[in-house]
Amino acid sequence: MEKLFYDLLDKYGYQNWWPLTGKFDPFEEVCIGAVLTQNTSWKNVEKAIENLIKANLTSFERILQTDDKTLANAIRPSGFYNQKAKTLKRLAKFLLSVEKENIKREDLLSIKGIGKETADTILLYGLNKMIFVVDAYTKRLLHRLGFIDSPKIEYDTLRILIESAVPRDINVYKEFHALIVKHCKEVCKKNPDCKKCFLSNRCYNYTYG
DNA sequence: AGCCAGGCCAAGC
DNA sequence: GCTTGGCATGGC
Repeated sequence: MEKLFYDLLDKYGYQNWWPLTGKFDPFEEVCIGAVLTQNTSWKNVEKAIENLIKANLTSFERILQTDDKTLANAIRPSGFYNQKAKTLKRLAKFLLSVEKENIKREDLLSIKGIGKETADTILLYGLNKMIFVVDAYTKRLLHRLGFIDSPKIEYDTLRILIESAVPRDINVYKEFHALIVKHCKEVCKKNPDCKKCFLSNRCYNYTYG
Protein backbone atom coordinates (compact mmCIF):
# COMPACT_ATOMS: atom_id res chain seq x y z
CA MET A 1 0.00 0.00 0.00
CA GLU A 2 2.78 2.43 0.88
CA LYS A 3 4.55 1.50 -2.36
CA LEU A 4 1.37 2.23 -4.28
CA PHE A 5 1.35 5.73 -2.83
CA TYR A 6 4.92 6.42 -3.89
CA ASP A 7 4.34 4.95 -7.34
CA LEU A 8 1.32 7.20 -7.87
CA LEU A 9 3.31 10.17 -6.58
CA ASP A 10 6.18 9.42 -8.97
CA LYS A 11 3.76 9.08 -11.84
CA TYR A 12 1.53 12.11 -11.27
CA GLY A 13 3.39 14.40 -8.87
CA TYR A 14 1.92 16.36 -5.97
CA GLN A 15 -1.73 17.28 -6.42
CA ASN A 16 -1.81 19.93 -3.68
CA TRP A 17 -5.43 19.44 -2.76
CA TRP A 18 -8.02 20.76 -1.91
CA PRO A 19 -8.77 22.73 -5.13
CA LEU A 20 -9.71 26.30 -4.15
CA THR A 21 -10.78 29.39 -6.08
CA GLY A 22 -9.58 31.76 -3.41
CA LYS A 23 -12.91 33.57 -3.47
CA PHE A 24 -14.04 31.97 -0.19
CA ASP A 25 -12.56 31.42 3.20
CA PRO A 26 -10.50 28.25 2.57
CA PHE A 27 -12.20 26.20 5.28
CA GLU A 28 -15.64 27.20 4.09
CA GLU A 29 -14.74 26.44 0.49
CA VAL A 30 -13.61 22.92 1.41
CA CYS A 31 -16.89 22.33 3.21
CA ILE A 32 -19.00 23.65 0.34
CA GLY A 33 -17.08 21.70 -2.28
CA ALA A 34 -17.27 18.53 -0.21
CA VAL A 35 -21.07 18.69 -0.21
CA LEU A 36 -21.43 19.75 -3.83
CA THR A 37 -19.24 16.93 -5.13
CA GLN A 38 -21.33 14.16 -3.56
CA ASN A 39 -21.79 11.67 -6.40
CA THR A 40 -21.08 14.45 -8.86
CA SER A 41 -18.23 15.24 -11.24
CA TRP A 42 -15.92 18.05 -10.20
CA LYS A 43 -16.60 19.82 -13.52
CA ASN A 44 -20.19 20.31 -12.47
CA VAL A 45 -19.11 21.43 -9.02
CA GLU A 46 -16.92 24.11 -10.59
CA LYS A 47 -19.94 25.49 -12.41
CA ALA A 48 -21.93 25.55 -9.21
CA ILE A 49 -19.11 27.32 -7.36
CA GLU A 50 -18.86 29.91 -10.13
CA ASN A 51 -22.58 30.53 -9.73
CA LEU A 52 -22.16 31.00 -5.99
CA ILE A 53 -19.46 33.59 -6.64
CA LYS A 54 -21.61 35.42 -9.18
CA ALA A 55 -24.55 35.40 -6.77
CA ASN A 56 -22.33 36.71 -3.98
CA LEU A 57 -22.96 33.57 -1.92
CA THR A 58 -19.33 33.11 -0.94
CA SER A 59 -19.70 32.61 2.80
CA PHE A 60 -21.69 30.52 5.28
CA GLU A 61 -23.26 33.73 6.50
CA ARG A 62 -24.53 34.69 3.06
CA ILE A 63 -25.70 31.14 2.41
CA LEU A 64 -27.74 31.21 5.58
CA GLN A 65 -29.28 34.55 4.64
CA THR A 66 -30.45 33.24 1.29
CA ASP A 67 -33.69 31.39 0.70
CA ASP A 68 -33.54 27.73 -0.30
CA LYS A 69 -34.76 28.31 -3.83
CA THR A 70 -32.14 30.91 -4.68
CA LEU A 71 -29.38 28.78 -3.21
CA ALA A 72 -30.63 25.65 -4.97
CA ASN A 73 -30.78 27.49 -8.26
CA ALA A 74 -27.19 28.66 -7.92
CA ILE A 75 -25.87 25.18 -7.26
CA ARG A 76 -28.10 23.56 -9.88
CA PRO A 77 -25.23 22.30 -12.09
CA SER A 78 -23.94 20.11 -9.25
CA GLY A 79 -27.11 18.00 -9.29
CA PHE A 80 -29.30 16.95 -6.34
CA TYR A 81 -29.54 20.68 -5.80
CA ASN A 82 -32.57 20.75 -3.54
CA GLN A 83 -31.03 18.34 -1.05
CA LYS A 84 -27.61 19.92 -1.28
CA ALA A 85 -28.99 23.41 -0.66
CA LYS A 86 -30.56 22.22 2.58
CA THR A 87 -27.47 20.28 3.56
CA LEU A 88 -25.29 23.34 2.97
CA LYS A 89 -27.49 25.41 5.22
CA ARG A 90 -27.52 22.82 8.01
CA LEU A 91 -23.76 22.50 7.76
CA ALA A 92 -23.18 26.26 7.67
CA LYS A 93 -25.43 26.77 10.67
CA PHE A 94 -23.57 24.17 12.68
CA LEU A 95 -20.10 25.33 11.71
CA LEU A 96 -20.87 28.95 12.56
CA SER A 97 -22.00 27.80 15.99
CA VAL A 98 -18.77 26.09 17.10
CA GLU A 99 -15.07 26.76 17.37
CA LYS A 100 -13.08 24.85 14.77
CA GLU A 101 -10.98 23.08 17.38
CA ASN A 102 -14.13 21.62 18.90
CA ILE A 103 -15.56 20.09 15.74
CA LYS A 104 -15.93 16.33 16.13
CA ARG A 105 -16.55 13.73 13.44
CA GLU A 106 -19.70 12.55 15.20
CA ASP A 107 -21.06 16.11 15.18
CA LEU A 108 -20.62 16.34 11.43
CA LEU A 109 -22.15 12.89 10.95
CA SER A 110 -25.23 13.92 12.90
CA ILE A 111 -26.03 16.55 10.27
CA LYS A 112 -28.49 15.25 7.71
CA GLY A 113 -26.79 15.06 4.32
CA ILE A 114 -23.28 14.73 5.77
CA GLY A 115 -22.02 11.16 5.57
CA LYS A 116 -18.64 9.66 6.29
CA GLU A 117 -16.81 10.73 3.17
CA THR A 118 -18.03 14.31 3.38
CA ALA A 119 -17.26 14.52 7.10
CA ASP A 120 -13.79 13.09 6.61
CA THR A 121 -13.09 15.44 3.71
CA ILE A 122 -13.90 18.37 5.98
CA LEU A 123 -11.75 16.94 8.76
CA LEU A 124 -8.73 16.14 6.58
CA TYR A 125 -8.63 19.00 4.08
CA GLY A 126 -10.43 21.63 6.12
CA LEU A 127 -9.14 20.94 9.61
CA ASN A 128 -5.92 18.98 9.08
CA LYS A 129 -7.12 16.00 11.11
CA MET A 130 -5.41 12.65 10.64
CA ILE A 131 -8.29 10.93 8.88
CA PHE A 132 -8.10 9.27 5.49
CA VAL A 133 -10.89 9.96 3.01
CA VAL A 134 -12.33 6.83 1.40
CA ASP A 135 -14.44 7.13 -1.71
CA ALA A 136 -15.79 4.98 -4.53
CA TYR A 137 -12.50 5.41 -6.41
CA THR A 138 -10.54 4.11 -3.45
CA LYS A 139 -12.66 1.00 -3.20
CA ARG A 140 -12.52 0.37 -6.92
CA LEU A 141 -8.77 0.84 -7.27
CA LEU A 142 -7.78 -1.16 -4.20
CA HIS A 143 -10.13 -3.94 -5.20
CA ARG A 144 -8.76 -4.14 -8.73
CA LEU A 145 -5.21 -4.15 -7.43
CA GLY A 146 -6.05 -6.94 -5.00
CA PHE A 147 -5.60 -5.06 -1.72
CA ILE A 148 -9.19 -5.82 -0.71
CA ASP A 149 -11.48 -8.75 -1.53
CA SER A 150 -14.58 -6.75 -2.30
CA PRO A 151 -15.37 -3.17 -3.32
CA LYS A 152 -18.29 -3.38 -0.91
CA ILE A 153 -15.95 -3.26 2.07
CA GLU A 154 -17.34 -1.16 4.90
CA TYR A 155 -16.19 2.47 4.87
CA ASP A 156 -14.46 2.61 8.25
CA THR A 157 -12.90 -0.81 7.81
CA LEU A 158 -11.12 0.39 4.70
CA ARG A 159 -10.30 3.79 6.19
CA ILE A 160 -8.57 2.19 9.16
CA LEU A 161 -6.80 -0.32 6.94
CA ILE A 162 -5.31 2.47 4.84
CA GLU A 163 -4.51 4.68 7.81
CA SER A 164 -2.48 1.88 9.33
CA ALA A 165 -0.76 0.98 6.05
CA VAL A 166 0.69 4.33 5.00
CA PRO A 167 3.01 6.74 6.86
CA ARG A 168 1.12 8.62 9.55
CA ASP A 169 1.65 11.99 7.89
CA ILE A 170 -1.09 14.48 7.12
CA ASN A 171 0.37 15.26 3.71
CA VAL A 172 0.55 11.59 2.81
CA TYR A 173 -3.13 11.23 3.67
CA LYS A 174 -4.02 14.29 1.61
CA GLU A 175 -1.90 13.36 -1.37
CA PHE A 176 -2.76 9.67 -1.44
CA HIS A 177 -6.46 10.38 -1.69
CA ALA A 178 -5.90 13.08 -4.32
CA LEU A 179 -3.67 10.77 -6.34
CA ILE A 180 -6.24 7.98 -6.23
CA VAL A 181 -8.84 10.39 -7.60
CA LYS A 182 -6.43 11.56 -10.31
CA HIS A 183 -5.59 8.02 -11.40
CA CYS A 184 -9.16 6.77 -11.32
CA LYS A 185 -10.58 9.72 -13.23
CA GLU A 186 -8.04 9.40 -16.01
CA VAL A 187 -7.20 5.71 -16.16
CA CYS A 188 -8.86 3.36 -13.70
CA LYS A 189 -12.34 4.40 -14.73
CA LYS A 190 -15.40 2.21 -14.43
CA ASN A 191 -14.41 1.07 -17.88
CA PRO A 192 -10.67 1.16 -17.33
CA ASP A 193 -8.02 2.22 -19.86
CA CYS A 194 -5.70 -0.61 -18.93
CA LYS A 195 -3.53 -0.03 -21.98
CA LYS A 196 -2.31 3.27 -20.65
CA CYS A 197 -2.13 2.16 -17.02
CA PHE A 198 1.33 1.98 -15.47
CA LEU A 199 0.00 -0.47 -12.85
CA SER A 200 -1.54 -3.00 -15.23
CA ASN A 201 1.30 -5.48 -14.83
CA ARG A 202 0.33 -5.97 -11.21
CA CYS A 203 -3.43 -5.52 -11.52
CA TYR A 204 -5.86 -8.30 -10.88
CA ASN A 205 -8.41 -6.54 -13.08
CA TYR A 206 -6.13 -6.15 -16.10
CA THR A 207 -8.16 -6.38 -19.29
CA TYR A 208 -6.21 -6.91 -22.49
CA GLY A 209 -6.75 -5.01 -25.72
C1' DA B 1 -27.46 8.63 -26.63
C1' DG B 2 -26.47 6.32 -22.77
C1' DC B 3 -23.57 5.93 -18.99
C1' DC B 4 -21.30 8.00 -15.41
C1' DA B 5 -19.80 11.19 -11.71
C1' DG B 6 -14.77 12.53 -5.57
C1' DG B 7 -22.77 10.21 -1.64
C1' DC B 8 -26.44 10.12 1.42
C1' DC B 9 -30.78 8.80 3.31
C1' DA B 10 -35.02 6.17 3.99
C1' DA B 11 -37.53 2.26 3.07
C1' DG B 12 -37.90 -2.50 2.14
C1' DC B 13 -36.71 -7.19 2.75
C1' DG C 1 -28.18 -6.50 8.86
C1' DC C 2 -27.90 -5.81 3.52
C1' DT C 3 -30.15 -4.06 -0.90
C1' DT C 4 -32.76 -0.72 -3.48
C1' DG C 5 -34.78 3.65 -5.04
C1' DG C 6 -34.68 8.53 -5.07
C1' DC C 7 -32.27 12.63 -5.70
C1' DA C 8 -30.44 15.62 -10.99
C1' DT C 9 -27.15 18.00 -13.85
C1' DG C 10 -23.80 18.07 -17.63
C1' DG C 11 -19.65 15.90 -19.89
C1' DC C 12 -17.87 12.44 -22.74
